[in-house]
Amino acid sequence: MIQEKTPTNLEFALLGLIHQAPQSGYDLRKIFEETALGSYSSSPGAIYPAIKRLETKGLIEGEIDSTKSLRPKKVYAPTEAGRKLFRKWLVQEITVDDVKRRQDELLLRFAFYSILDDPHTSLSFLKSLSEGADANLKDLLEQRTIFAKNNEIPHVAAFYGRMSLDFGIEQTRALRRWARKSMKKFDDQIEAPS
Amino acid sequence: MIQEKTPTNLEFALLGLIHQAPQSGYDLRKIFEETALGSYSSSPGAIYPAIKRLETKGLIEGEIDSTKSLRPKKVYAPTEAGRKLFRKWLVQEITVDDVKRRQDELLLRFAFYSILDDPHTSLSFLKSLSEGADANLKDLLEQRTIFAKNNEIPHVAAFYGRMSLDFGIEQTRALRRWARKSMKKFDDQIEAPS
DNA sequence: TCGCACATGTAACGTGTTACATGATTCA
DNA sequence: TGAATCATGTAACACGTTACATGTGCGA
Repeated sequence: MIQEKTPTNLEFALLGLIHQAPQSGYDLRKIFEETALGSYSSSPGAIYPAIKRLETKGLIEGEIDSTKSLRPKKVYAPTEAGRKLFRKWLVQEITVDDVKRRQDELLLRFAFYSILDDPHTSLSFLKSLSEGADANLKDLLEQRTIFAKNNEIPHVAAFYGRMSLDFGIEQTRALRRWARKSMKKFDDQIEAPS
Repeated sequence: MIQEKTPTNLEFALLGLIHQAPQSGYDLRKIFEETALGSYSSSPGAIYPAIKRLETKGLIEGEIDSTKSLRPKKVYAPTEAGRKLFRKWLVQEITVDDVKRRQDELLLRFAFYSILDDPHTSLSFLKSLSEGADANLKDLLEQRTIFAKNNEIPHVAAFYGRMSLDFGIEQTRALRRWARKSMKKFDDQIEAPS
């Protein structure tokens, strides 16, 4: 079995949207333009080639829809392989490094957890996230004290350097706070299922 | 006068480090490996070409240093043009869009504000940042209510979508909080100068 | 003398960005 | 009938990633 390169974030975002509901390239572009997903690029120059790649890899299939009007448009739906890969991506384990360097990917994943629709899986995802945040926080705080002790750095530079680190610390705290708050929502859901 | 393409974040990061103190390519790589700057890539494959680009653009100059040992190494220092461009980049105005989409660049800039070493400039930078954060926060909260009212979205998807938005909201709040907290440090400094 | 850290790169590759191209349909 | 929007792209280009290449000096 040939191990294909894992798709990019943009490709996964597209695959996820198509997984939620079959869409045309134009529909997808619209979503990227109008919503927060736009952070994963936009512009046809990125999206159309990405769609084509997904099709070439056999993860999605396009079908001409001519029911609505005279102008046909190509509507994409995930293949079985596409669904499988996407779910695998969703539930794949979270490393501390993911939390440090690939937060955007993690959040993208979580945004599609509606597909799994399982509070337990969501909970364990959030738990890993908050643990990862903890680890990074510890690391950042350590770096901060090292910074404070390092006499090689001119004190002005150290002053600004510390402040920049503080930003990272605030961001990480925000991540942890969000994860914990979200966990509570699922706790409630599990205790009192609909 | 030919308008050159503005350097990338990586190039500015390198230029800034060289501005703080002349360094060799290897020294720079080390810094990227060991510190939080690593988020702007690392790997020689990115750094060495970027250094070369800066040199070609006339922003830095390399000089062979053979004083220390038999093995010579090339130490880079900024040219006058390089210093000028870097300072211009530092103090350039902040748009709301910068705060939304280019936070990393803004933070990179701020990390080098030690070069300016002027509390007033730092203060106005932070003020713009916190105002930008305010604007984005307003936008995000609006999106959240739209999300809540939109009946086209299945309620499970809406549930997760809202949570993802909440993360953005938390991050933006963290940014604002950090900016305000930092502003106070400069206020103190201005009131009681060293 | 073996291996590691120092020191500086290059080559292939993929992907995103910017900008342009094209034609159909709808609405004023 | 002209403009805007629907709808789908392509081409050139720059940049970063991964992986490889090459040689020196130093300590065990």
